[in-house]
Amino acid sequence: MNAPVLSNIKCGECPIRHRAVCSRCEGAELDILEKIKVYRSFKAGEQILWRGEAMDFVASVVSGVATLGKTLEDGRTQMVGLLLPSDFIGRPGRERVEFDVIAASDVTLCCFDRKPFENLLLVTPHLSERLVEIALDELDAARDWMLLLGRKTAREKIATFLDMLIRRSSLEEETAQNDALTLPLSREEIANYLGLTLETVSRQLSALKSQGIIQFKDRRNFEVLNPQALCDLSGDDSAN
Amino acid sequence: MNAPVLSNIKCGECPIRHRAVCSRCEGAELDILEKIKVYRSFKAGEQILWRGEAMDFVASVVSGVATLGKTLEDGRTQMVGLLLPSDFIGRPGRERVEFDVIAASDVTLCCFDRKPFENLLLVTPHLSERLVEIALDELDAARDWMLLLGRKTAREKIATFLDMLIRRSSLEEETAQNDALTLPLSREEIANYLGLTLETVSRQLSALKSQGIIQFKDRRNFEVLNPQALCDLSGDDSAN
DNA sequence: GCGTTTCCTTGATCTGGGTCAAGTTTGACC
DNA sequence: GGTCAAACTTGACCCAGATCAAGGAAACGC
Repeated sequence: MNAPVLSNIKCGECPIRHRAVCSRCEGAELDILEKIKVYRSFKAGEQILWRGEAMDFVASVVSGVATLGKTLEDGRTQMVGLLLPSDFIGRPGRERVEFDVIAASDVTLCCFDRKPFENLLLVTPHLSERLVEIALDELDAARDWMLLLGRKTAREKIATFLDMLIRRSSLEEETAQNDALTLPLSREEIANYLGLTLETVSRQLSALKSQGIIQFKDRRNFEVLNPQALCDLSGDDSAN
Repeated sequence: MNAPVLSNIKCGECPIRHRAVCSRCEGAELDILEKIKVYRSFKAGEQILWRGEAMDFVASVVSGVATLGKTLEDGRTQMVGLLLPSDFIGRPGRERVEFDVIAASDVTLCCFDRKPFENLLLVTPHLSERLVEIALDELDAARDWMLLLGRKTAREKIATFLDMLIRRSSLEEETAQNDALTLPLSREEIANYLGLTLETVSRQLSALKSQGIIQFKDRRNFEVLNPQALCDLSGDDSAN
């Protein structure tokens, strides 16, 4: 896995500073991270990590989207996570990755060699605190996804997915945009994320379109005309 | 199963000492835990925690089986975790539980009030280290379960579940028993765990029975005649 | 521009597992 | 023991979503 090395941005100016694993670090702690970090970029479709492979680095996603996937012996695959900017790849104390990590779009990672990072964790409570938070958030997200995969209908799955995109985007950008969004994944990738086939994904999106709930600008870009309807269709408890 | 009404056992003699959150603690650390712990018992079917409820304690499962469940607004439920002896309930820094916790059998918990436990975590690396490990193990388990829920057939789900019971039991008991096992859950609970209906669970178990792979002693107790076949049917990569 | 490929849509058909509906077994309580 | 309810099994039928199949539209290289 040899990826071109981007020129590093100063941590102080990093777009993901407020949410990434380093968000609690300041001053001297940040200086150390600054010194050991290396940016790496991957082209869309490139595999970042192979399941079972030794993991020599950990990283934060700076830009782009990557997927975590698992595969059965006959080739059926299920995505078990989606990595968006500020999300973290890798686990202290874990030698190997348990899934494939693939760049869904062009991706830039802020990488730390695993060993130095683990040593730093031991003496930097601000770092380990945040990492525990991130792990627990992922666990909560994984459990919500289990409910989706085990019990939701195709319609509810798609609605939940779109609703997630809305929430995530309103978190990221302060700019109150008019609910114009981009699908970060192809139809097939969405299917693998939701436990569906790509045909069903396509049909459900078409159905939402013809119901006037969403409107496509092109294949990837769309607008949500009725966010409330999406939320209602998601099947989740109204209490958020 | 026998429902032990336990008064506090000395930590040194606790059956889950080697795997629970306290497993790395010795001497003075253990003395402190010993002082703040309280055993609580729950009858089979009793609800231990309600989703959204404030969580005033954290706990290790000493004996019995509890389930973590989520429910959609129309009542469909999905189990998102199974708590067996030595498993941990609760999260530092989390005020509320995100799911219902229900005793599937009579359950005994080793409880710690949340606040004192959180304070202890900050000054006891042995405790927080182990807790991070436990959280990451749960995350891995959740992701394996996502693959099961999203992509496996009913047959594969049941085979995976039984295979898991075999592995877990061979971990727990050194006693090389003849693959005699107990289902820790009712048919309906298994269905909620696997994202199936109770009828499908029953049919699949009957099918495995008539194929001579398993044999029932009564509703809950059975013997695995062909563990290899179960493993093959699970759909997972042969590489464990 | 024009072929080629990749991605997506839409239709027709099939099927695994859900739903509905009886029965049967078990076990708890009087 | 007898009664009753809960838990489980089995059968008949149905449907959401998978599978198979045929185009269409955007992107890419030449």
